[in-house]
Amino acid sequence: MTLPTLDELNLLHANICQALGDPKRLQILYALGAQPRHVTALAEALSTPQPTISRHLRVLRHSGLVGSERQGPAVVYALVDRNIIAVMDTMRVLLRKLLDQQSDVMAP
Amino acid sequence: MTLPTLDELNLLHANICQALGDPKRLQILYALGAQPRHVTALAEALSTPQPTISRHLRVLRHSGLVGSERQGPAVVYALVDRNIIAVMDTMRVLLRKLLDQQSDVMAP
DNA sequence: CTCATGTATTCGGATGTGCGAGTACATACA
DNA sequence: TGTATGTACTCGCACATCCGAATACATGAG
Repeated sequence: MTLPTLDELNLLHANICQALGDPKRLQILYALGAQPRHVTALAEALSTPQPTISRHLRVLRHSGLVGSERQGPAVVYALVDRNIIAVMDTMRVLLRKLLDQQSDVMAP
Repeated sequence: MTLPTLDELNLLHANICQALGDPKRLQILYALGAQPRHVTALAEALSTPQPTISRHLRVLRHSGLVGSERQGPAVVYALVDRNIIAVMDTMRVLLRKLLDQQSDVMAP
């Protein structure tokens, strides 16, 4: 495997961002950040049909953000690197600032 | 303007991530991080048609990541909050780690 | 083998996104 | 006002994504 070019890195970077670009997937990541879970547990926790969760997990798996391990009949998913939670939290802080700035403009 | 609910915050968060989820928009953000530019300058710097740049800028504007200011006949775009670059850099570091882990699995 | 549980996939339809080409709109200046 | 420059939009098409519903596949227990 050769080193990725800058363009390839850019593409991979965009893929990860795209994987983060869905509210349900953000919820899934935060849920997995709290503790690894199997698919049905996630489906119940997020009140979402199991096939939907499964599809979102596939996206997250392909982006490399989560990994899976079979435990008996169940498949347990977990974050590959917990730092993704820190990144997401940082974005949320930034988001709050952006919202504040926008309402400042609105306010007077 | 009322405070956003958790779901709304999640949605806004996902919108920002989605705005980041395109290679060309990442390039634009990095370019604007280096220095504010007007549309045509961006189009030339990224070797991309001007309408394409304009459309991507609209996405970034709606997500609140960039702002625009008219300067004579040109419209200069700039990052609203430079911290977005730090977030992107952090994600790139994380991406490198993920790639390393994957090649570890590949290499015997 | 058979059944129950858990997970992944397929199907169909609605929606969204990206691009090139062309064009309309806006500003500055003569 | 007319022209040049710079920006944003529309149209048409290809492609991706999302979902619910139904279904196929995999594993473990009896």
